[in-house]
Amino acid sequence: MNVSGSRFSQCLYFSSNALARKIEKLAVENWKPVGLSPSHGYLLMTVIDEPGIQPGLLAEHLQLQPSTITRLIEKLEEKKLVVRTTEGKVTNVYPTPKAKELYPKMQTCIGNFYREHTTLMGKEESRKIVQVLNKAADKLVD
Amino acid sequence: MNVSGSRFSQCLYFSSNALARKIEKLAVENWKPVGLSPSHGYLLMTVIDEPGIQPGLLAEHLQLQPSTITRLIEKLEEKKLVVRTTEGKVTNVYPTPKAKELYPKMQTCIGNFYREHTTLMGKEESRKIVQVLNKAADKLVD
DNA sequence: ACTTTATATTTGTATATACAAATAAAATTA
DNA sequence: TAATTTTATTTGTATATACAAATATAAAGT
Repeated sequence: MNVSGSRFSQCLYFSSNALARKIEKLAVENWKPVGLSPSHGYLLMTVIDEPGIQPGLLAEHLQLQPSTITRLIEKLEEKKLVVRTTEGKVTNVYPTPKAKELYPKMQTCIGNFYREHTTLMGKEESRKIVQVLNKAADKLVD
Repeated sequence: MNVSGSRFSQCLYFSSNALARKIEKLAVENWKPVGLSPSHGYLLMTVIDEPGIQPGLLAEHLQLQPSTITRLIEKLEEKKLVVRTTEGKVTNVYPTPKAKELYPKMQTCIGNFYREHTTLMGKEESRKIVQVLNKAADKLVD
């Protein structure tokens, strides 16, 4: 049974979650070559692009709670991909050389993911979906 | 910062997850009056509508893994809202009278949730979003 | 200067969800 | 009918995510 066939297909909660899970799966698959989950990957790329970025800003970029960011950073620290320095109430996150080496591979992951979902759904359709999703999310309160 | 403002707003993984989390939040809020999470609620309503339904079918209806269904049922069993009977390899799930009493309240939760998100996003827009989400999900493999 | 309030981050705890393996029964095949 | 394969469900374990409370610092107000 596909999503449209479900008795809940007209429910926004159901549809958005079902889609997100499917896309998550696709993304996870594509990120396996670097041994990171998509969220760890996107966080790490952000840290590489903005060395010294603070957890609070990462939370905004990734639209996740600060506590979730802390947890993601902990994992990346264990893997020696980032380091944290804390001064006062401010924490800065920096990429390690090992992380920087990984950057091209991560770009490939994103590229492959993009290629896969556009192949499945069509390039134009994919673009439209993202637009609709963003528009909807912007209207919902935080 | 809203979703569109994020550096990842053009990424399908990011957008679909961000939207799903926001909608989840709204749904959780609206389901609080009955003391259930949305997924428990939808599962329970399905069991009431189809008494004796098997976990495998529930998994299809809700587009969740069978193991997840087992876990959801366990919770509802603890709360004395469903009972399970197993014969051979087949399990049947039945609602308790307590669950049936809750049905109107659950309908109200769904109604309120619907009212809230259509108020925020517009009725026509909401309908369109659901349609786009389903269409996209159907194109992604399971 | 002292007190209060606001901000940034982390911790403790709880959640839903999934995968892979285990179990057990039924269906099929030889 | 015995052996094999398929099907239904559960269990063990791991994950990302969140909320609420705790911590600690900085900023603002008096």
